[in-house]
Amino acid sequence: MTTLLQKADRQLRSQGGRMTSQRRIILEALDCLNCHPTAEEVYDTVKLRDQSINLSTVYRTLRWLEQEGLISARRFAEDGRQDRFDPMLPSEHYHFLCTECKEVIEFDHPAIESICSSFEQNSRAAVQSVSFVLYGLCPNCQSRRKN
Amino acid sequence: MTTLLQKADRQLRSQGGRMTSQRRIILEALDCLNCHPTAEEVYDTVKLRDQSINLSTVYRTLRWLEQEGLISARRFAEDGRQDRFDPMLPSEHYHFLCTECKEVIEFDHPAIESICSSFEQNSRAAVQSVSFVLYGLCPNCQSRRKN
DNA sequence: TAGTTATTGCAAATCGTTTGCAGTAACAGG
DNA sequence: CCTGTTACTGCAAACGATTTGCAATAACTA
Repeated sequence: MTTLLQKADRQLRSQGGRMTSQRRIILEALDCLNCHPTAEEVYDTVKLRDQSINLSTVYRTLRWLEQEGLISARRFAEDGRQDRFDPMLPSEHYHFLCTECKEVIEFDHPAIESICSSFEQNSRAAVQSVSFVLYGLCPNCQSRRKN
Repeated sequence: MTTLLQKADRQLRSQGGRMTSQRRIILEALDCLNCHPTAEEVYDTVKLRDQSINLSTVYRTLRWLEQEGLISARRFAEDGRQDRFDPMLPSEHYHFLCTECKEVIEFDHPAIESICSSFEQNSRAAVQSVSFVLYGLCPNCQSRRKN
């Protein structure tokens, strides 16, 4: 499996970009943070390795990765105003967000496709992308609540 | 069919609130703006009737209506960072947003329910709410593009 | 009609994110 | 290796939507 670091490196090479120490640290952080971190969370992780790294560098790197199609940014309604960054998986997937601990669970379901096409037929609109997000309590937070 | 103005009035009466001229204007605006306006759009409409009304009053009224469960606020990913306000319909519904003209089309589909319950069973998470948003081009913008 | 207090307008604060700029450091070519 | 070009950085200030504190105002109640 190719890491983000590797993909980004390839991308940079092909367009005269530079692999800086900051970018490397950020990419490595993204590769091991296998969840859906906010920019702030990436920043905190990255700072453990390089105190002097700046939040705006984190943002610039994340936005660059987004433009290159290597990650995607999404904002979950029940999660304040911040974006979360999601490594672009090869296959379409949807999200569940735990409203308590903010854990994200990914899932897929064959019916989603067909809902889109039936909507297209009824409305004559052309669907370009889909956001399907479930909110609720993850198993952990459920049992934590029962106590 | 009960208007927002009527519902809000009832709500106010039952909790010692006051029906101010500003609130009346805002509520009437919401009742005839039958789309999914942003706060700014409500503000612009409202200003035609009362120059001196303030944006923060619009926000306060919208948030109050939201708390009372009379409207709901949602933020669509492909529509910047602003909220859109949606009169609470009696039945669950989902949204299509035209990425060009920002028109919102509402729809429903029986399969959505069952996707949720099948996710609940597989993950053991408890789903509390669902956001299903399609993005694309509405029929109008499609034909406009073809020219 | 007057008193109380919920609500307003205003201006300033907030929060996540973006941007301008001058300095720094990758990398290509010698 | 060394050096020049310029992509990238850190910083601080700007941003845009939304929220807030506060003193003034105006609904409603008695």
